[in-house]
Amino acid sequence: MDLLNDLTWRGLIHQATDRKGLSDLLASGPQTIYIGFDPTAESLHVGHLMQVMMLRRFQRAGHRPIALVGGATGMIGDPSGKSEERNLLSAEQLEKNVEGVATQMRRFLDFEGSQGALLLNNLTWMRDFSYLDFLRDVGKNFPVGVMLGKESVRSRLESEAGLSYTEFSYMLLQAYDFVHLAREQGCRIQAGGSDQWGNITAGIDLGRRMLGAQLFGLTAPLLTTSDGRKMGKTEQGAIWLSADRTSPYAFYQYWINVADDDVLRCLRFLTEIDRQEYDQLESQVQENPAARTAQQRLASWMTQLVHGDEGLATAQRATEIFFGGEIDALSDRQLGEIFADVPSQELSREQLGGDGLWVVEALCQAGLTSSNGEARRTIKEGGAYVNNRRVTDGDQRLTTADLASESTLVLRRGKKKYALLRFI
RNA sequence: GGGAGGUUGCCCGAGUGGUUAAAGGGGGCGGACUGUAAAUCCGUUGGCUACGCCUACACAGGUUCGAAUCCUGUACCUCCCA
Repeated sequence: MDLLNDLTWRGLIHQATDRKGLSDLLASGPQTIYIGFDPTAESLHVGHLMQVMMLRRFQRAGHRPIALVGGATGMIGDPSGKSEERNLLSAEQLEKNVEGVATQMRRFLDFEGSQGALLLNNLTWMRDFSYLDFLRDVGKNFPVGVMLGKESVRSRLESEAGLSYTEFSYMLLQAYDFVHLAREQGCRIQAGGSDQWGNITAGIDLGRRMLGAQLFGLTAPLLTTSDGRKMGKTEQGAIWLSADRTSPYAFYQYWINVADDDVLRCLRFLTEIDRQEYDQLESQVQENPAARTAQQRLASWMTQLVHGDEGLATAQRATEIFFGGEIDALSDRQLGEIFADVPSQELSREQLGGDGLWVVEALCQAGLTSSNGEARRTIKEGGAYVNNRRVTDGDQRLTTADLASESTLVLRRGKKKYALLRFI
């Protein structure tokens, strides 16, 4: 299936300028496409995945992707889709973030060969662009009336938050990026999330004025849940792609828990699963939602992409244990891997000697309960577990015989809340 | 500046001298059910190695055998008059 048809089938084209022209351009030979990324943190998160995958899809179709990290634009802050003025990041933080993002990109794009992806930082060409030159060369081409008409500006002007001149100028920078890439890299296509439409079209206009070139833009829909919220976030915060921030297990679990109403869209938007397999999964969701075949496929596809075979294996093993039976005869290493996200406390090994450690106290030490009373109550309610075995006796003492591995005790409250106690 | 009313546990909200650690609801936490879902149902919801003890109804004092409940002062809030 040709690229545009595939994107269309997946529902990934929200808006596009001159669809026919774009189709002809893509058919005429390998093209270069760019998407910008805001370096707001050291790691990318699930919210970025749509764009990363978009670049990847283009690359797999034989085109050359450019991931543009906004070292310069990140210093200004894009007002699109934001209700308030953003805090500016420090230059040092920005630099670290650019580096972190760059490292992660290598996982998704192929940087080798003639069609190898490019990772650029717009700071390299913006840094030495003087304000006066910029106003003369770029600013001159922007009618303020047009700028005021952009959704991102208008909505902020109508709101109480207003927007600063700095943010107002943002679109000029992004527009110039496109022109710069068109000139230097022959890049004629810019993609992005639907909130980027205004910035992208600004770049196309500028390209026509400055270069007399015909540039193209397309936007993807935002990845939202069926009730309209952004995906990739939990109460605990964003789902990151970095294993240090979100463990492979937590990442895997996030996708396993995607609602039935959202799972098909996720499969189309985020994976490269082909039409045939997708159709099978779709009918599975309808016929037997309880089996959650689609969620499992989504979770393993995503986890494998982001964390590799090993990460996927760890996540699946952890899942088995988390929802499985008793924990016994494991090694510290295995436990540490499986319970990577779980908070742990270190205690002196002596506590297990003599009469042993009182369960009630163990629960408190592990941070699962905040008082002895709460711990007793939890036990009475049948919600306390040691190594996944329910505690029935509130006076129970724990000794070395209760250790799940050489030094570790696995405590649990309720269905999923775990904590480790390590005795050293 | 004068007058009236209010302040209860995580939140809302009953309670106006005697089992009141405080009704009821929400939320939280457990459990059952289930698909690691939603809905539903049940239990639980100050602390303490605990058939007992301690601390709690804005804060500080007082009356009383006994107070969240009565009195005095302080703080904050609401309304009315100027």
